[in-house]
Amino acid sequence: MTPAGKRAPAARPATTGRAATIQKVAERAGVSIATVSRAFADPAAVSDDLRQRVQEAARTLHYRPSRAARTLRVGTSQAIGVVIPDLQNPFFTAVVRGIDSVLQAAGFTLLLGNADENPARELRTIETLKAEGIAGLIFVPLNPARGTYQQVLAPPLHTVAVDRLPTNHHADLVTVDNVMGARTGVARLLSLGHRDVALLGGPSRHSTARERELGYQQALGVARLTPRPELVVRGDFREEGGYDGMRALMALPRRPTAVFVANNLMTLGAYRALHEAGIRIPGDVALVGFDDIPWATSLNPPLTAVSQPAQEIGATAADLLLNRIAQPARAVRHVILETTLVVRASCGEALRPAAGGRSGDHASQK
Amino acid sequence: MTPAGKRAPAARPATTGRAATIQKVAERAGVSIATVSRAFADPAAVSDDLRQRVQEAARTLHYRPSRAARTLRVGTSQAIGVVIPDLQNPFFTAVVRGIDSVLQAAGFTLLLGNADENPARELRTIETLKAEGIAGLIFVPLNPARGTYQQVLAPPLHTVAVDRLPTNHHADLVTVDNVMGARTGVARLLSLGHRDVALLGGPSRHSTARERELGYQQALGVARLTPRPELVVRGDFREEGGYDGMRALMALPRRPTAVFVANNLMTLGAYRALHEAGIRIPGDVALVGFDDIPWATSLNPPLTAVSQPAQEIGATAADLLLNRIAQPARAVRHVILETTLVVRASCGEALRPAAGGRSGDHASQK
DNA sequence: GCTCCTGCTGATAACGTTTTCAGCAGAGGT
DNA sequence: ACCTCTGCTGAAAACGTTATCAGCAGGAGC
Repeated sequence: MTPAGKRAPAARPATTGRAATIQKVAERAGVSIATVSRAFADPAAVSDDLRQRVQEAARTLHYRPSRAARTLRVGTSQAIGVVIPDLQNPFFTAVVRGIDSVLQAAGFTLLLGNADENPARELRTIETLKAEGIAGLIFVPLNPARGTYQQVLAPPLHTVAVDRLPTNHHADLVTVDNVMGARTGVARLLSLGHRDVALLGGPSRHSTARERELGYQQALGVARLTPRPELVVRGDFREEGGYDGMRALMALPRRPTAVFVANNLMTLGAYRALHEAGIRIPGDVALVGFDDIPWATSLNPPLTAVSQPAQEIGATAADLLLNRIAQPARAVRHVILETTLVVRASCGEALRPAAGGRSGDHASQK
Repeated sequence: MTPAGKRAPAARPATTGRAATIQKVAERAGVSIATVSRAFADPAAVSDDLRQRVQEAARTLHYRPSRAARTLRVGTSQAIGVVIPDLQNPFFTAVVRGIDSVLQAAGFTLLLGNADENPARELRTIETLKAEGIAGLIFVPLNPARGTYQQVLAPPLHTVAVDRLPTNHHADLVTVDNVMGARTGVARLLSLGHRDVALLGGPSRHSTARERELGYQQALGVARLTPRPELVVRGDFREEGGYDGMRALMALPRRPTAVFVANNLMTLGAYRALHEAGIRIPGDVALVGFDDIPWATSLNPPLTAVSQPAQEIGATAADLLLNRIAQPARAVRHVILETTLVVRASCGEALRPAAGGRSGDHASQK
């Protein structure tokens, strides 16, 4: 009944040893705990003899150093926080997978936070991760209206932004060349003979949306085409936005013959809108999307897409972060990766055989 | 140059205060640290006056208790480990999202591990999470050939399995009624008049694959149909498996007129195979899949699917785990959720108007 | 008026690491 | 023979919590 009486040794299942501590390992190896610690952290600092005894003892006891104790002592954990806007967007999960692969190799743990497209939740999540003592943060910024990351991402915390430029926050950054990516995608449609090419763009608070729109304009410019403003529709980068946007475009008196869609979810919405309306791809409307989709080949027709190296983006971000943790003072870096145009059926063939013959050099035409 | 000489107070940016400790809060509030701790852990145990002073001090100092210190002292952290086989499978990410939502509400953190369909990596990941001091583990078991979860999931750790029955491990479990789900899916095809219904099944080491196959057989049995063994093809639950399996089925001398596909990724592969071969859905082959897909409506035609409440599955698993952490001794539970048949175009209409008229009661026919 | 509770409070010992510091042995130089 | 230096080692102090224990005031009961 006394509160101290709970220590009955027999009550504990014998097979399930309590997690071994450094103390026990030290006893078994006949050394001090300092030596055990050193044997793990800096093997060269301890003599061969003792190191082997320690390793042996650690192995038989199934010793794993307590992360919590280490974190408390050192002040920073071996965990990296990752916050993304949408756990169900295949692009972001591919990025996370890339991050995970390098973190796992480096012995780090991944703490995942899902902002769920909600700015308040994004901040709260980051706060929680900070309390967990993360060694650094990788995040895809949500960039809310009054986007002030100043306080929550203050200097002692190392951060790497991914995909988008965070507003009011200067840090390492990994993106792709969105301008060039969009430009090649649109150029492809133009080279096939299309002249009325529409853009299904994204919200301008995201650098990706702005840059892809710029790429679209540039491609038109190179082809000496004057942009028709009504052919630019901006959605929210979500499936519904793509659906609505495509319907708006199809309702136009003078319909575009091709559409460039600025992100993956919107592309899916665009497909849905076209299928519902019975509009044939690419027969009636040719389609190119930004962001490849894992099952793009299961769509009908398979999607022609500007593909981002999503996993590599994640891996690069993780490398960048680990690198900065190692040397906090190094200059801020912005790594820009290249996109690839993956040509499948949705962009169609050249419109007219005649036009197709000189499609390669349309840009030089007056 | 001396190693101890690095403590220059001026070098630290003044605006960015070091994370406030319980000590500082205690000083500012003029109380002991014990009182501060109590004010947070058990507000009723401290007088109104002091509690307010503590809260005020904590607020102005932006105090957040150190998770690491708490973990070390208490022995278990406020983090839950989650290990899934494939970070890019939308079903699993939906589950994780459900988990995340209840964990976040309960003040827990989510440590994510990606097993990447690799059993060795699954075990390693779990070990890492354990070292992190997780309060519990939610996982979708990979069930390797010699599936011995015995050691790594030993009793002091609370575990909840999701989606599949883990081999050689008894723990709380959340699944759907796979038998009934598959049965209704197949019954739908039968009710439309199909008689040669094939199954694109999964690897039998997974309970889901076995149960869905059983549901398929039951549906045939109810309809008084004798199964044709060559109409059952088993894949690996991945896209490629669905593609290969569907090609094999289509190469059959007597082709099935309908196919039930046992998981989401295989369904996508099946679509690809059919599109490539120019086989019309549902004109030539009607399709029903297990697992809805977020963009099922963007497929052509939209997919008829046995939908699992993925987010709810995750949320239930998290509830179960938190509940067990609160009372470790309670009996093991197996929660079975229901599936819903979401009818879209891929299963087609009734084959012949005549047969369609009595489609509802085919099960009662002799 | 004494004792016995009851309600709050503070001092303090853990928790399991890492890191500093000092010590000690042996090698090498004078 | 003495000092110095170098390479390993152990003792011990932190890190920021939580939980135990004792103390102290004030009210109730005799």
